[in-house]
Amino acid sequence: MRGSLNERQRLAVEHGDGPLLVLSGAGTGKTRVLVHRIATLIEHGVAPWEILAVTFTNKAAQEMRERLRQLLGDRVSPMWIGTFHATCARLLRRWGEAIDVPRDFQILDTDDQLKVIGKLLKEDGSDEACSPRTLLTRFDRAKNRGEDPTTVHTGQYLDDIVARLYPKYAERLRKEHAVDFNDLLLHVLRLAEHPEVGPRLATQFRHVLVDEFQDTNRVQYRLVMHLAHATRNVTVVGDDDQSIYGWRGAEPRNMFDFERDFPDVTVIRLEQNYRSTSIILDAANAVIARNRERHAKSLWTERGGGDPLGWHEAGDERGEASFIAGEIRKMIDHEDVSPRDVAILYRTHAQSRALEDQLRRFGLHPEIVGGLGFYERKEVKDVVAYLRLLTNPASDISFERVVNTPSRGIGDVTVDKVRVVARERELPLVEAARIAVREGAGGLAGAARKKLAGFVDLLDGLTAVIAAGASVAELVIQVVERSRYREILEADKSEEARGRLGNLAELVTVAADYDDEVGGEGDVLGLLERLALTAPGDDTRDDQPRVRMTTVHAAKGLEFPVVFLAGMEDGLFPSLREREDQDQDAAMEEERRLAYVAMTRAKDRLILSAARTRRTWGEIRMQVVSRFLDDIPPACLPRPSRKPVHVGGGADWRRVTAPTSSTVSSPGRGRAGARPAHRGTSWDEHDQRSYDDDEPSFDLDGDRDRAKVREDRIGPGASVVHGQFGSGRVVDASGQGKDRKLVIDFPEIGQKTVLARFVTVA
DNA sequence: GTCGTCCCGGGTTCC
DNA sequence: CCGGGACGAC
Repeated sequence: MRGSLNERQRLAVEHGDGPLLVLSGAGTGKTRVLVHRIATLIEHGVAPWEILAVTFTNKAAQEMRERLRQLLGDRVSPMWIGTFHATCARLLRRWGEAIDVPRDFQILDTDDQLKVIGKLLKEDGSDEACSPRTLLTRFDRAKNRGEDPTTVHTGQYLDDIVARLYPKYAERLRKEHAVDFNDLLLHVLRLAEHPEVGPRLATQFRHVLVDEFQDTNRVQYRLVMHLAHATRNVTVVGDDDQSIYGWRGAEPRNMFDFERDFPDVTVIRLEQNYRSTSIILDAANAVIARNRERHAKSLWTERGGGDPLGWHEAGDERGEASFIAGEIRKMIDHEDVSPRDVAILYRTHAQSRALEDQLRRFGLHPEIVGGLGFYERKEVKDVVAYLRLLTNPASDISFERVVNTPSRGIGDVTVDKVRVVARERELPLVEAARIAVREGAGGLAGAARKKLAGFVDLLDGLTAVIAAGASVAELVIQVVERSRYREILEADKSEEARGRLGNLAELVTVAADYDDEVGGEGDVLGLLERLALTAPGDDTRDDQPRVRMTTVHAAKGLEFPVVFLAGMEDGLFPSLREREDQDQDAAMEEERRLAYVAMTRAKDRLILSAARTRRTWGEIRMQVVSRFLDDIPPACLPRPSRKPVHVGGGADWRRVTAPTSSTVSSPGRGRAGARPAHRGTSWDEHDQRSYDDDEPSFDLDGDRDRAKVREDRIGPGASVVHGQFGSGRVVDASGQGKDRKLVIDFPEIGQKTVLARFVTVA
C-alpha cells in the first residue's frame, strides 16, 4: 500500500512516537503523507478516536476523510478530522459547561458580529468615529494572538473605544449564548486550563496531526501545544512559502517555534514535486524567489518540459472571461479534457461574475467554491434566524431579525417597547415580547399588541413542531410555511423571488441531507453549527461535471491539470491596498506567496490572463499588467513585451523563448496551450479578435476594428467555421456588431444560431 | 406603521 | 454597481 512513496515520504509516514515536522514544498505529496501516516498509526494499534487531524478547510477535511475511507473503510468515522473551529465547537459542546459556556451556544458569523458592534457603537455615540468593521478588526487582531483587546494599545484614538466597547461586546455575546469564531478557540484554551477537564483534554488524543501549519495563528499554536504536550505525539506539516493568511493572524514563525519547543523534533523535508511540469515549476519558483523573508528550499521535479505558460490580454473583463470560457470549451470538445480537470482561479470573488456568465454562454457549468454563497443569502439567513431563536430564546440578534420578517406590521416602535420591557426585567427579547403581549407591559396595546401576539403564537407553534419530534427538514419546511415566507415569495412573480424560493428549497434539501447523515439523531443545533462552520459550496455533491471557479485562497491544497489564472493586473493581483496597520513589504511578500500558490496548483497547463480595463463599482478603470509577470522567465511565458516588438529584431528575449520541441502540437488542440513564439503575430493577439466582445473605446487597435467590420459583412451564403460546431453555411443573419447573430447550417449538426463574432470566414 | 427614494459606502482573501 | 440606512410621504 505504501509502495509508491519515496524515501522521505516513507520516513514521515512511518515515524513512530514523538514530534515530527514535515517541511514540504508545493505538490510534494504532503497530504498523501498525512493520510498514509494516519492509516499506519491505526494499523499499529492506535484507536481511531485517539487521533486528531486538523485541516485548514472543511473541504480538505472531507477529502481526507474520503481518502482514509479508501484505505481503512469504516474505521474512519470515530476519528477527529476537521478544522480548528469545527474541532473546538465539538469539544465545547462536550465540555463547555465546565467553564460556563452553555450547551446551546451559537456561533455568530461576521455579519452578526458587525450588527452587534454597530449597535454598541451607536449606543456609545462613537459611530461617527469608527466603523463597525474597523472595530471588529481590532477585536480580532488581539484575539488572534490570544490577547485581551482592551489591553492592546497602539496609541491610536481607537484604543479607548476598543477598551470601552469590547467588554460590552463580550457581555452581549455571553447573554445571548453566542460565541464568535475566535471565542470558539479561546474558550477551548481556557478549558485546557480547567483543573478537571484540562488533563483529560491533554490525553484525549494520542496523536495530533496538523496540516497547513504555516497558516496557524498564535492561539491555534497554543491549542496544539495543550493537546499534544502530554503525549508529545504531534505531527505538523507546512510550507512557509505558502503562508497566505497573514491578514487573519497566521504566524509562519510557528513552524520554527515548533522546533524550539520540541528540541528533539524529527524534521523531514519533502522537495520532490510530483505535480507540475518543470516549466510551471520554474515559473512559480521565479516568482517566489524574489521574496526575502523565506527559508530557501529547492524544489525539483522529474517531469521534464511541458507547455510554456499561456497568456492572453483582453480588452476588458468580459473579453477575458470569454477567452477563458472559449479555451475551456475547445479543450473539452477537441481534447481529452473533462470539466473537472479545469479550474479558474482569481484573486477576488468580484471577478467571478463575468467568468460565470461567459462559462454559461459556452454551455459550461461552473462550480463556484466559496464566495457570496448560499448561506449568506438574505432569505436563508432569515430562516436560519428562526431556527436559532427556537433553539436559543436568548438570541436577541435573531429575534430582531425575524420579528418582522416577512413583514407582518411590527415596526420599530413596537420593538422599542419590547426592548424597554426586556431591559427593565432583564429578560431576552422573546420573553419580554411574551409579557408585553400578555400583560400589555411597556404600553403595548391595540393592533400592535395583536400583531406581536401573532408572532409569539408563530414561535409557540414551531416549538410544538419540535416537541412533536419533527425532523430538522420538517422544521425548516414548517418555518417557511407558517411564517408565510413561501406564500409571500410565491405571490411575487419576479425572477428574484423565484430565486429566493429556490434557495429556501435548497435549504430544506441541506436539512434533509443532514437528517439522513446523522440518522434521525439530528437536532437543530447540529444543523446550525454545520451552517456556521461550513463555507458555502463546501458540500456540493455533483450532478454533473463542473468547471471549478475559486479564489486563490480557497484553492490551496488542490491541484488541477489545467489552471486559468485570471486578472493578472497590478492592483488586483498583487492587490495594492494600503493598510495603515501593515507593513507594505510584508503585504507584497504575501501577495507573491499567493501567486506562488496559484501557479503551483497547475499540473500540466497554466494560462494567465489580464484585462486592459476593468469595471469596479460601475467605474471603468485602466489596468496595468501584473508586476509578477516580469519575474517569470520569458522561456516559460512567451508574451509580447509591453513595448511593440519587431519580429526577429534585436536581442530581445524572443531569442530564448520556448524551443519548438516543447511545443506540443497535437492535431485539433486548437490555439490553446503552446505556440511557438517566433511567429509574426503572437497567438494571443490573434485570439483576441475572436473573443473580445467589448473593446474599450480608447483602444485603437486597427486590426480588431477591422475584424468587427468583417463580422457585419458575414451574410447568407457565406462559408464559416465555428469553434465548437465546425464549418457550415450561413442561411440567415440579423443584428450588428457584437450582437450580430447568424443562423448557420452545419452539415453534421443541423441549424444553429450563433453570434457572428464566434465564427471566422472559411 | 409601511413603503418608496435618495444617499452613501463598500476591507480582498476565510472559519 | 449594489445593499442598507435615513428620511419623507402616505
